[in-house]
Amino acid sequence: MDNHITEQEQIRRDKAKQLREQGIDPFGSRFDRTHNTKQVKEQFDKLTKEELHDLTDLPTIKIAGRVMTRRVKGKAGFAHIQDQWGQLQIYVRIDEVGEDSYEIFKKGDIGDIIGVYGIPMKTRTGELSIRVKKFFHLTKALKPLPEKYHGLVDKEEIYRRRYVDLIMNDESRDTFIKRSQIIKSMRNYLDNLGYLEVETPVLHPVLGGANARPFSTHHNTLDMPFYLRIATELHLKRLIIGGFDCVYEIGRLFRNEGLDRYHNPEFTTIELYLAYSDLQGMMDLSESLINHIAKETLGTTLVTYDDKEIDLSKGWPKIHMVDLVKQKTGIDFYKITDFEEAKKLAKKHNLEVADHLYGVGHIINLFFEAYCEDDLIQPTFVYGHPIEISPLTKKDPNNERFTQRFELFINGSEYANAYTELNDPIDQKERFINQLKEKDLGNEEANEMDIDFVEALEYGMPPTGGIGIGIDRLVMLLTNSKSIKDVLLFPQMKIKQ
RNA sequence: GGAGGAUUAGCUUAGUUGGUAGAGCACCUGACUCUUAAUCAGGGGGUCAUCGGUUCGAAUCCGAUAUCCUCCA
Repeated sequence: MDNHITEQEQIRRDKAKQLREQGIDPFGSRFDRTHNTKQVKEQFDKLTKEELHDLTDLPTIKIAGRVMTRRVKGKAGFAHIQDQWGQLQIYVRIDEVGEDSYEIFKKGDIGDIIGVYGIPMKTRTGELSIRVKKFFHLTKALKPLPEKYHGLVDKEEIYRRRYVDLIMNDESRDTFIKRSQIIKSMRNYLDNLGYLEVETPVLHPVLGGANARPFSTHHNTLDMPFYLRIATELHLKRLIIGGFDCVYEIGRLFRNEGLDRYHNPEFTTIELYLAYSDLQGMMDLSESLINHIAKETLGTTLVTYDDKEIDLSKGWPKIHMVDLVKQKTGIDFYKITDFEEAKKLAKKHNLEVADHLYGVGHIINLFFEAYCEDDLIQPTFVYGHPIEISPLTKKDPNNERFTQRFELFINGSEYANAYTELNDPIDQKERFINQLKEKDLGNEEANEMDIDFVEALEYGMPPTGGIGIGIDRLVMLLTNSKSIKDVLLFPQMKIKQ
């Protein structure tokens, strides 16, 4: 950032200096509040102007906040101060606060942080206000805030200076409050079911649990490389083996991929594992969980996203991936078992087949992504993923080309991914070996061999259902946010020189 | 990675065919003791993202770069 000081900034610095000369710290200290803006409204907004005027035992309100508007007239003035809960008007009169304090109020700027002692009143127009008896300057703002009417509009500034966005834009503040409520609601729901919340390492010596390119780092004392985790899966399953029958972790994952409106290099998921459950159990759970969160945070299971009405109420349809591909393209992959034949079909449909794809299942997935995903607007469980793309999932006992896996799709994108967990260590080892083959063929997203995890499975993992849910996307859906950046307080931005 | 769009005062923005930058908020000075996008009078503030080119002359046309946005892979 450049060091250029604008005229306005210089004036504010001069004002800060003047305050100091008057014995007032422009960056002051503790101020004990009796109320916040919401509490004042809850307590006094129900009273009329006259009732407030006639009450003789009104308490002294001590309240503080950032000055957002100012209408200073000759010997009296109004301002709105803002705290976490909203805004409240204050009414400052020279005959009540004294000449010195009034001068400080008058010299104040929008953006300054002040505290007042006063009593509640209502103005002629009925607005609840604080009639100020004592005025305290608390913090000088050296930079001016954006314009009061339009707020901060510039997307780049909103993301880079989130603090300014939070000061200026109610919708933005509401989104992040809602985000907090959504996560709290999720946590409460699971805690009430007896789940144990755990934390597992972010630094992983072995890449696994998902297909993604990692961030790499290095530990100095151990002198060894680490990846930032791309999933929490393999540690959480170790905990199932360890006897924690129902666990979840809400946490940050890191994937070294491109950025767009659905992807940030670090993002938040919940992964959850339930011993003795399975795919069906995870369907029931995810449906109930998301319903609960929507009802608790929005009061409804009908949401509008991208101008589309999305109905989250229970009874989400379930469809096998192969059936869906057949519906959309007419191709029946139950009947196609020859890779070369599948590859020809892909080429015919303009699908590029990368070198590391070796199975019919890979081709099925290409067809699914190209022809099916976008049309899945209402919540839909797509199940029966090919084994080639599901290295941690138990096979379908009726057809070993497929696995007991589903993904939840809403509005054309993936919201959850769940399995009946693979608990056969010998099978698991083979799957890792196949992943290594893919890695050799150039798939940078393939899992590495996690021999420690295979060993853990050898001690016996109960039959288990597991699911991962993308929390950022869920927040986007429930807050009608168009970009993941709108639900991340500090989205990743390229550094500006 | 590719295509398109954006970038003008602290913020929100106007800017015609290329003729030398205008407004509102904010800020400064003055008036004003129930205002609320307060009002009234006056004033200051611009390397038009950056670099280069075309031109007598560029915010405007051309090229590159930077950042952001959208779409595609």
